[in-house]
Amino acid sequence: MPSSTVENYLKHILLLSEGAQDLVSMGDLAVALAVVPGTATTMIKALAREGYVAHQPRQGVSLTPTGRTVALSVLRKHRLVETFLVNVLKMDWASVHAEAEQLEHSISDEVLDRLDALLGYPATDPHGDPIPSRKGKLNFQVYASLATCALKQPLRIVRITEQTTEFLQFADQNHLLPGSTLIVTGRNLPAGLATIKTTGTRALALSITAAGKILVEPLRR
Amino acid sequence: MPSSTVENYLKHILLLSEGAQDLVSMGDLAVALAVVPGTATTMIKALAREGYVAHQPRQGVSLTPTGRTVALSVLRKHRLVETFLVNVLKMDWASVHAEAEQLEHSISDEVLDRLDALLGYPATDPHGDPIPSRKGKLNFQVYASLATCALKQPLRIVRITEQTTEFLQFADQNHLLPGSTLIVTGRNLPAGLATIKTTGTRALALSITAAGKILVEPLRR
DNA sequence: TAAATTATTTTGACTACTCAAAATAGCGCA
DNA sequence: TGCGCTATTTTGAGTAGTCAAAATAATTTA
Ligand SMILES: [Mn+2]
Ligand SMILES: [Mn+2]
Ligand SMILES: [Mn+2]
Ligand SMILES: [Mn+2]
Repeated sequence: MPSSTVENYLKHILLLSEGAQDLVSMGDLAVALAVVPGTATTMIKALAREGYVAHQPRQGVSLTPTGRTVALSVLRKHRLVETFLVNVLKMDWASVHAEAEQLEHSISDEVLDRLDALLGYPATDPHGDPIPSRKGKLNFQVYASLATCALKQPLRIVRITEQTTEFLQFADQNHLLPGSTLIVTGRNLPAGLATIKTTGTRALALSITAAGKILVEPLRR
Repeated sequence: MPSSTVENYLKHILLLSEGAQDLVSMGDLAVALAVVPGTATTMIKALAREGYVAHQPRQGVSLTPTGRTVALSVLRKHRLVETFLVNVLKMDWASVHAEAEQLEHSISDEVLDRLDALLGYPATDPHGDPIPSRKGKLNFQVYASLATCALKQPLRIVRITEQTTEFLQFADQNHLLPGSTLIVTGRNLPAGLATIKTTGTRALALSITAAGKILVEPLRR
């Protein structure tokens, strides 16, 4: 069985390669795991020897099928646990990430299946992040963000791609939750600002960077 | 924060000193933790240096107030988690011990409080083991067992003091659960046997050793 | 094309935990 | 009083994971 350290390495390689290039740099990985770069290099060489990753020296690292399976299982646990904490225990959605970061390593598949059933087999966690299926299928969908979508169009928030407590609290306070509807009233690229309006007639300014973390889909019908 | 290894050492010292002498031997501790005796000695010396235990060389080890606080908190997590797994997730009571053994180290106090509320602040876990209070009070009660109680008296099972899957499955199959009522019809000490009868008119023979693991109280009124 | 900057890897060292096997202490018993 | 058994402790060694700092490779800049 992989240790929780190994599980964290594999999960973060998966997250960092999501959507982007499939070679993850040692630098990015080290930042994500809060270790120095030399530690990441050493660890990746060990993981390569054990068959979890492929290492292109000086280029980056990618998951093998085995490593990907482990990573998806950990991610599934993480997101189902977050959903449980919010939906059943009514915890603050901004604080559940840290809890899940621990619990993802000590929950058995048996417990996870029962949790899944209790929650009604959810497709996404409270932040809109897709939950990998038991078979390891990750429903990766490309959405526009508030930084890239069309202006003056009714939108629905589908996902917040940032786990920090501060950002999630900010989003919560301004009713920027998955399911909320809004329009982007304008953008000022030189100033790096986007202005939006939630259905409750609230106007709000956001940096383009922050806007890029809020994913939306056009509101049909 | 103590590591999960440290938490396990402290918890097992608490369990081994329950009721019995307050000096736990290295041998007993090593068996409980599945390590060789030398490892236990080394570890205990480290725990003593950190103020969790008092070590009387060649005599045994006992918890300091600090160590006891940690141990009680871990035990509380263990037993509340077991209760959650059985009462909410409907898991088999014989298999939850192993799960709780892991989860007890990764559940935060915040989550635990909410679990406690969800469960209705239970006083005991599914095996009848008392759950330490949040303040760290462990309701230790001395009960008779099927090996020591009076014969031909109506009894109620209050606790099963053994965590192995096999024993718990056996108890389950024979309706020997906390809350069940029965009488001890006889004992044959030389043969090492006790015979009992459950209210469903079931007769059953048990070794005295096994009988000693089932704690009972006289059925009042 | 050479120098400078940046990212990665290597080296040496440290902590936490563990085991195997040898040394020692504390008995009970003759 | 001394012998032998048993439990405990010590010693030496190994694994997993980490950091600081030096070495190296790759890329950018001049
Ligand atoms: Mn984690
Ligand atoms: Mn999430
Ligand atoms: Mn444990
Ligand atoms: Mn129990």
